[in-house]
Amino acid sequence: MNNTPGMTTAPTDSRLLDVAIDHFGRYGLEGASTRAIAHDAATPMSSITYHFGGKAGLYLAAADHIAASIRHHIGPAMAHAAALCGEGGSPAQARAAIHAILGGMIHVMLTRETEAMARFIVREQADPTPAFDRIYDGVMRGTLDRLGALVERLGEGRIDRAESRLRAITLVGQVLVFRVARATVMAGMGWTRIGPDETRAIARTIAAQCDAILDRVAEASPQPIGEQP
Amino acid sequence: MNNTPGMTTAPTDSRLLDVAIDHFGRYGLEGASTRAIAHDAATPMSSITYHFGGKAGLYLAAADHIAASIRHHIGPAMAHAAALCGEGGSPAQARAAIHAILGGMIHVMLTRETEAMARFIVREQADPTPAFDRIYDGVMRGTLDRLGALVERLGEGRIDRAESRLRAITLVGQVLVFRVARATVMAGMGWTRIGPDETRAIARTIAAQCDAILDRVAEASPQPIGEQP
DNA sequence: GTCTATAGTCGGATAGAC
DNA sequence: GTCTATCCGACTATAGAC
Repeated sequence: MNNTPGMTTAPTDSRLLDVAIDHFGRYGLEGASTRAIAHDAATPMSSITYHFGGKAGLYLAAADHIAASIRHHIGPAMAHAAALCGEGGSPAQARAAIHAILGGMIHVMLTRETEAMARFIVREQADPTPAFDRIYDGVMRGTLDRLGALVERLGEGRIDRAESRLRAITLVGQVLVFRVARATVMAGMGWTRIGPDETRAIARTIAAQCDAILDRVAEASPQPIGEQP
Repeated sequence: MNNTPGMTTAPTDSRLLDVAIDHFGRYGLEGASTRAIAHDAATPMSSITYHFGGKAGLYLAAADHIAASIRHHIGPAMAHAAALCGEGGSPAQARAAIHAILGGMIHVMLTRETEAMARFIVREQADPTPAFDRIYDGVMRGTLDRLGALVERLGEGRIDRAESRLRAITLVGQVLVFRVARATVMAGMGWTRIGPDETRAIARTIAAQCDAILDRVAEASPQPIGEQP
């Protein structure tokens, strides 16, 4: 526990977690090798047994670490959204909050820091283990609940809870595609990296589409005006 | 090659490909075991060497098989889209064609038949190998080109090629999320399966959002009417 | 074409020194 | 807490019988 902060010598268990997320993300629980993980973390293999009880324990600990880390990454955006729209906010406030959350997600999905974690999560989505529940309960549930509630608020009773959540999911999908289909995006756009220019282009497009969708939700066809508080 | 169709005894190489896609999708190239693949395909391990030259050859063959299979799955929708909007179609025709393609994608993304292939592709997206190029060149490039061109047509010169493609990607993202974040969708919606009702709800939501987006693209701010053929 | 047998490497877990 | 040594099972590849 007593290490020098800012140095390359993080505590053994912390180094193991970082390397484990990368290896498990690439090769899966069964495919990853504790030998290789220990080697890259510059510690003997038996320290995995000591700190985490074994390979399976390290895997679950990695999932918890990912949940906490993502929560930390979107924390500011969620706080900003909460400040923009509380419990009984207006439709306009709800829309601003949705934009704030999606903006935070764009950042999370595009930054290199979450690349290894994304591999881990995507793998868990395709073939869920108990580790998925930890990540879902740790970050996803709260974010999705919040986003769904904001969309429902914007609908002002015209769309029900289920459809609000479905719409929240597709909104997230527009952002998610840039992380999970990164290789297709790069090839399709002819990009070699996602730098500031590319990030701006993506954010602009998503914001425009999000606005188009939310306008429709807010309008609805025969809008019964004068029903909100 | 001479097998009884409809029986459980498909040719050895065909059985190997099916099992390989499943195993490689779950465990990756390194993580999957040729022993296990051969066992599940009810053939000795050495037949992998005979038919595909080894593990790596089987992996590439699996990628080619996936590309051909997805192309086959989405073929009808692409043909339908082509019938709806040729080279110089009207904006209305382009919109109908986009809906046709996205409808085909919804089917591809929701059916169980593509589940194993999706795992394979998602893994390749997160950590691309030469197999990804085969899949991209085999299906993705053509579909994305077509969708991008249709969006550009709908924009009638108001949005450029790059933004059209970016919009095409986010449109696909709305569909893709139901495949790559399936576990989150199930948990978030409280679903236990995606049956006819759930499929309808998803298709309805995506169609609505797609319309909202495309309306905005077609309108643009100061729409110069009367320019289409 | 299909299968058995075998060679050589690498996997995770663990006991025990320091 | 950290590390070495060791066990045993599973892995890919290949030679060769049928």
